[in-house]
Parts: sequence; structure tokens; C-alpha cells
Amino acid sequence: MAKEITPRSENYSQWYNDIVVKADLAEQSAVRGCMVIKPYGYAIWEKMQSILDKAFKETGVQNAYFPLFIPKSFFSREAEHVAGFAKECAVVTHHRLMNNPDGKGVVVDPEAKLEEELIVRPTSETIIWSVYKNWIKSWRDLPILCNQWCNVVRWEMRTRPFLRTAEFLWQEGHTAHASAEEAQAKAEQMVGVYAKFARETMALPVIVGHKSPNERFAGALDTLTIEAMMQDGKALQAGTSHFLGQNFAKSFEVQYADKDGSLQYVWATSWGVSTRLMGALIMAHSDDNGLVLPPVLAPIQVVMVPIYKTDEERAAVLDKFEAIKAALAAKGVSVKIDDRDTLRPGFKFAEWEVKGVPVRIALGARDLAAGTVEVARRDTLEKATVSLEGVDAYIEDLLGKIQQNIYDKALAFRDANIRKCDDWEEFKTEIQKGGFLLCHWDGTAETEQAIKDATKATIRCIPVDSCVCEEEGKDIFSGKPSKGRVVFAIAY
RNA sequence: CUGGAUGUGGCGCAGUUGGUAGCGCACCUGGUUAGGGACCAGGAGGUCGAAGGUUCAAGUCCUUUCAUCCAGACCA
Repeated sequence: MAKEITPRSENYSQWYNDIVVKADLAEQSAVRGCMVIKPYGYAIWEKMQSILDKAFKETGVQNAYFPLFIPKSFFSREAEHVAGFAKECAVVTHHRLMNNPDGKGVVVDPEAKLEEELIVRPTSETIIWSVYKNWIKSWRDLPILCNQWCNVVRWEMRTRPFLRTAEFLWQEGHTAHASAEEAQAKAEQMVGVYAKFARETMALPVIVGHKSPNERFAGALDTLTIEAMMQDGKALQAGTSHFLGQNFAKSFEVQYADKDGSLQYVWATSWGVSTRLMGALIMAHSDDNGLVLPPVLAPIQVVMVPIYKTDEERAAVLDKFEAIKAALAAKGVSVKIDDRDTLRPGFKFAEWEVKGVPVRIALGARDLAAGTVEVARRDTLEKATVSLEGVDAYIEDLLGKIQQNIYDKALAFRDANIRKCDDWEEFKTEIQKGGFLLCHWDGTAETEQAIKDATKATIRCIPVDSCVCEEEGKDIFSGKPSKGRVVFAIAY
């Protein structure tokens, strides 16, 4: 029987799209570059949201909401920032439709032209800072720690489901502080939250580091990032946290009266992760049978497939399933009993594998007689026959093992594809094979650009949590002195 | 925007030198089945992306146009 998922060796892009579609995560929408996130995919996003949201609140952050539309003039205040976004924004110019005088459909009412165009937010710095201006008067008002869960629109020339869509869901945190040190610490704290989330929840090993000036967010003084490696060896930026300095405060004139009565500009951060994390999840863990979900994120952690010939057998098996389900539910495990009687077991096995459900239990007459169940794990595809007695404890333990194993597997893959490189000729061929190359860099934008032009590789980050990178050396391209190694890779 | 490719039932595709559309999956009905994507029989579903042209006749040839995909450019 031919598998529906295309082997990754043939065409990684096709393989990825197949998993998105077959696992029932998302489909293409009628709007160019946008996608419909289906219930199963959205359930995963909701889990990500709830876990992240809890972590944010533990750091004192509160949720708020700001408008979707931003007056065009707001963008002209921060020159550097607008340069990074101006080219790819959707613009609202009119506010009314009318019946087409030809009688065919509707047209934009030319009378309804807006005085000032509205930009559909590509990110909310400008509107949030125009609001913060009114919130911040005194040192007592600081810090302000707000996050918003919302959608943003960026009219990208080329899109890919989850990784780069014209509209996407994300959270964006925006904080204001009295001192540079406090703001910087906040930016570091939040990238730490992201790294912990990636590792512990998504089972995704990430490298935390600073972006080079070239790759920094428009308007930021420092950008911290978590960089992950996908199974084709390409890098994916999974989340960022920016130290914005006083750029936005100055542009939007956000000043507070300090304890000594002097007027001071506030210091800012912003940080965000998006539905791109879904893309990371898919590309990091999936295999040729489909999605592989870490148990912590799986909307369904255990699926039960009954096997029967007669109505009596079916009733007996489902009865047993209900008992196991109750025991598992008491332990906080989410369980789905697949009692559809129009489909055969083999079909169900394959279907739940594509969807990445971590554990599958099969139970039939044979097992009932022996007092056992068949427990299959998605990460290794191994099957075990387990005694019905205490199966709930076995599965609870197994879910933890699967979570750990998925992380270990991804970590082993990543580490096997990180290597040092000190020779430019070698670099040019090695980088095309995928993976991360740790190389010396002289710290100049010119060198970085030259390397990018020659190989398409970019500096993914200057690591902060890896001691191997702190050593003197010579730049791989220019030969000039370098204070440490940075991560080069070809990125999504 | 540049280069390449593709548009034919819900999905994936075939369709020769022009002759009035077919296959697989999915769907509906009935039956047999059920421990890894079942089988048999019957059935429904398409103005072939759109517009124009050539022709007795166009899915097929010509022109225009639109859309999608891939590779660039672009991109926290």
C-alpha cells in the first residue's frame, strides 16, 4: 500500500505541505498567501497559547488589545522602523462599498475615500507607543508590561503555510521601563521564556543568541533570538525578543517625570512568537508517516482503537476503553475513543499516525481473553503488549518518555549537524549540505553581506549559551581577527 | 516584478494526427468483511480556469487574460 506522505528525500517542500494537509492542520484559503487553520491544528495552537500565556503572567506581564488599523502617519515617526515594513503592508483606503452601476456585483464607493489611509498592522509598535504616551507620566507608572494575542498582516511576496503567511496569529509583548538595564533584562528574560517553551513544551532544541546588526529588527538596538534546526538542515527563527532602547520613546515622545523631577525617555522591549511555531513543530519532528506531536502539545494524547467482529465484542471492548479512559482522565491525560464503526482498524491506525497522536491503544477479543492491550507509541512506532492492570500508570509514564525521546532525537540530529568550519572554500560546499556551521566572524556587516551573497547563508545568531564559541580566531571570509564563533546557516 | 511549469468531477491525474470526455481515491446504495490504509456489485457527480478566434467539428490549434505552484528578488 502506497504511503500518502511523500518521502522527504524527494521534495522537502512537498513533504511538508503533505503533512500540513493530511494531518488536518490547515488548508489553503481563497485569499492569496493566507491559510485556514483547521480545528485540529488550531487545538495545537491553543495549547501553545495557554502554556506561553501562563509563563508570561508569571513574569508580571498582562494581556491587552490594541487596534487592527494604524493611521499611516504613525509609521512616519520612526524612520528606521518604517523602512523595515513599509514595503509589505496592506492599506485601507475606503470605508464603503456600493452596488455596481452596471448591475454586476459591488464596487468601492469613490465617495468613501478615507482622509488618512489606515495600515493593517504588520506589528503594533507604532500604535502601542502612541497609546503608552498617555499612560506614562511618572516613574510610578513604570514598568508597563503588556502582551497582546492577535493577528498581523504582512503582504509577503512569497508565502508558505505556517512559516510565512500573509496573515498570521501571534503574540507581541511591549514593555516600557525606567532604565536601560531593566529593559535589557526583560528582553533577556523573555527570550529565556521562549527557549524554555521550545525545549520543554515543543521538544525543540534551540540556540539562544543575539542577531547581527544586519539581521536585527528594524528599530532595535539588540535582537535576541531562538534558532532551531529543521530536518533538512535549514535554520528557522522560532522567536525573537528585542531591546528597543529609546528609539520608540523618542519618536513618540514618551517621557516620564523621574524621582528628581527630571523628564526621562523610557526604555522599551518587544518580543513575539507566532504560528510559525507550528511550522517548526512540523518540520522538526515529523517523519514519513506524518506528524509527530510531543505529548505536552498533543490535543489528543491517547487514541483508542477497538477491534471486534460482533456487536457483543464491540460492546465489551468499548466498555473496557471507558474504564481506561476514566483512569487516564483522572491523571489529566486526554483520550479519544475512536468508535467509528464504518472504518477498519488498519485505516484508523494510519489516520491517527498522520495526525501525530503520541500513544495508540488497540484492544480486541484476543487481548480481552489474555487481559492485555496493545500500546503503540508514535515517536518510535514500537508496539508493546501491556497488562490491562495498571495500564493507566504505564501510559502516564510512557507519555513522559515520549516527550523526552522526541527532544533527545531532535537534539541528537541538531548536534550531529553542527560543525566548526575555518576554511572559506570548505564553507562554501559544507553550507549547502545543510546544518549549522560555527565560524569566526570579524563583526562587520560587509563580511556578513559578502558571505550571504556568495552562499545564501546568514548569521543566525551570536550564541549566548554556548562556551565553545568564545575563542579568538580569524574571520572565515576576510581573515580579520574575530572574538568568537557565530552560527551560520541557510534559513527559512 | 524576472525565469520555468501547471490549470480537465471534492482530491490526484490521463486524454494520441482536432470527432463531442475517462481513470484512481473520496462520495452514495446493498452485501461480505474487520489485529496495519478491505473486497464485490451497482450509482451519482465535469459548459475541460476565463474571453475571443480558426474549423462542418476544439480539452486538443491560435490570440489575449486570470490563477496557482516552483526557483529568484523580498522577508523579526
